[in-house]
Amino acid sequence: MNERNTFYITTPIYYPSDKLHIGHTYSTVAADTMARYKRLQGKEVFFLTGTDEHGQKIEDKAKEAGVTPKEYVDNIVAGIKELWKLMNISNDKFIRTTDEYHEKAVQRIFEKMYEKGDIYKGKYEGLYCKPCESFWTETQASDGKCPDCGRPVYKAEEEAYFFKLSNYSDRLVKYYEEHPGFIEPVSRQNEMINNFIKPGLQDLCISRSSFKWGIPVPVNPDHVIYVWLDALTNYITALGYTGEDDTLYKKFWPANVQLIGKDIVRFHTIYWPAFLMSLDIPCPDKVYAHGWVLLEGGKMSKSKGNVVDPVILAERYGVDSLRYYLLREIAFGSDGVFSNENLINRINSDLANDLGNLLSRTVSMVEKYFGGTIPAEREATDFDANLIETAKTAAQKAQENLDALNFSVALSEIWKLVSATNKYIDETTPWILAKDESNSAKLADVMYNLCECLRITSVLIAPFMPATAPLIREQLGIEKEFVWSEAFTYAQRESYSVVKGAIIFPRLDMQKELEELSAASAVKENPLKAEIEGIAKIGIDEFASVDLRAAKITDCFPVKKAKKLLQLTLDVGTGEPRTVASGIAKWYKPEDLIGKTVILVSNLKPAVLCGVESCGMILAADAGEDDVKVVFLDGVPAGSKIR
RNA sequence: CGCGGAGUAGAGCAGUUGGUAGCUCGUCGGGCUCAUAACCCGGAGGUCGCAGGUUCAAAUCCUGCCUCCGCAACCA
Repeated sequence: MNERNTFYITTPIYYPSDKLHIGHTYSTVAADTMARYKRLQGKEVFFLTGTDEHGQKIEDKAKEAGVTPKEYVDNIVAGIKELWKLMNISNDKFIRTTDEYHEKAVQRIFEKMYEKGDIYKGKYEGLYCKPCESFWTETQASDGKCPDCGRPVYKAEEEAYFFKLSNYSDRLVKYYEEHPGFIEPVSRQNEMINNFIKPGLQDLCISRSSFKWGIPVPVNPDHVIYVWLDALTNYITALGYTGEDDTLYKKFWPANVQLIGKDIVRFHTIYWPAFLMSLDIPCPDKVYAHGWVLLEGGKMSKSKGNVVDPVILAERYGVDSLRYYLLREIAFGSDGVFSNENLINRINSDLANDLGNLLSRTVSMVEKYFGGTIPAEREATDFDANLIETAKTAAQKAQENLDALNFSVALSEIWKLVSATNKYIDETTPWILAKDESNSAKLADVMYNLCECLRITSVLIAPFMPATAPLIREQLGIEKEFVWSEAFTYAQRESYSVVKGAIIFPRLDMQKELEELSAASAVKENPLKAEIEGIAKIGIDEFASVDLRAAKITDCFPVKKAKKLLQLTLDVGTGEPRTVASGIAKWYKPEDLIGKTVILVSNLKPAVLCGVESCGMILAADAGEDDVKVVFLDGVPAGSKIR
């Protein structure tokens, strides 16, 4: 696509409302690996990451914390920068959307679009809930009630600026067709066309006047620019687009690869190219949507104790182990499951047993048999050709797969070389050669090939494991600087003088690690669980404010369009039937429930669930990993107070 | 008929121009001793979710169905 000698890669800019987790780490590590790979190839690389810092959520969080929004984000951003430092991320720039140059550039971009006629002032129509001061769309409040508080909403409108996204439908489709590979994986492209473009694109609301924490609209300071126009344009403002010095922009735009998570595909493949078209500047070569890092047992949840903190893992096992694991275990583009057990397994088998042990046994043998330096006189063995061929193939395949962003495949190709090298030792049995002086030349050849393969491996893994590669080279006694093409040259070095060093990947005790990890995460991430024994004490009057009543189920049926909800009609002794929705459809059939008596929290504020107004809640126990048991009361008259 | 993804060996996954079903881990047996109780070899283990269809030939293409998982303001 582009034959330039430059390479521009971006990660999403992260929203600093909370600490980052393993998923963010995954995106950034992938981008970093790519950036390092291209640098090794001699490209001039610009690697950008950053934070998206405006919006109502930040404004609210800051208010809660009693600080200004800027103070709030400054604090979190400092933590993010530390995390990237820990993870050995080699970004060339870190953009914050609160940076002054970005804010000014966004205003100039707004003006350009405005002058061009792509932005107009319109009415933002929605359903408004006055107490909550929130707008909702028709679908959000389809029952005419506020999803937050359940009170009625009414039609209201607010002045706002819109981007004429609808003008770009045809151009977008045409662009996709003419640029295969723009959206990857391709399934995402079909998704976008079918779900969003075909039904017709709505103009995009790009301003708000309901909060202040944002970049002011230049033609109307009562408004701030809303989300996507602010956030997406970071990829060009970071390069100085519309700024005083735009040499970086001229040099690096359009981006070669923009990595994103699958949740923001729509914004990066529809809004973003449309914005760029409006500005008459080129679109990126590729937007690549990777999958999500899912956690064992489903979603990340504090009460499950499965929150994954990259800092704990990196500090405990080393950054390179974690980087390796993330990129090896999960096929890029698909979702993958993270588990501590898999992580430790990978570290033990791939890193400690295969690679680490290979280095260790090789260096030991060279020292033992030759005092550390391999003699120049060498005689080939029957097994050499095969090994050398494997080394060449590994380099070739690693390169192809890195170019295609298939990180896990690239690594497995590299590991074929590691395995073949281990096998080569068994085939050539150096310990037998060492017994006979006359085999010295053969033994030297074997040692030399082992070192060569380790040297090549060090080059191939360098983008993934930037700290480990130099450690390997140190023990091989060779220079730590190198370029990618050296993975393709074999036997150009006179000899090796090895230097034994520390074990690069110590083996881990699975049982012990799992225990200590769960303890660490319980303390650090899961105060809830730690508290459970002495859960916050309440007074009797606080308990008295909960009104529990016996209630007889007189009718029960599934809620339409809901998978988990049953709608219950209850007799609470007042003569007035009570409706309650309960998320127990998975465990109970309506006929199991009708006629039973249950405990109702009768004074719970009503809420609307899937279109049903639920007035109260029935008590049920979490009876295991995935089991719920409703608490039944038999022989208690409906309406009885429970205390 | 909401949208999307997935169902292949005990676990996790590869596997589309259709052509004898593969990898990693685990397991069982053997080998080796240079090495981090590591390494190498071999075995066992799958009717490729189900049912039809197309074809000389289907994990792969078509139709229908089942199940699971995300998301969609559904655990009150």
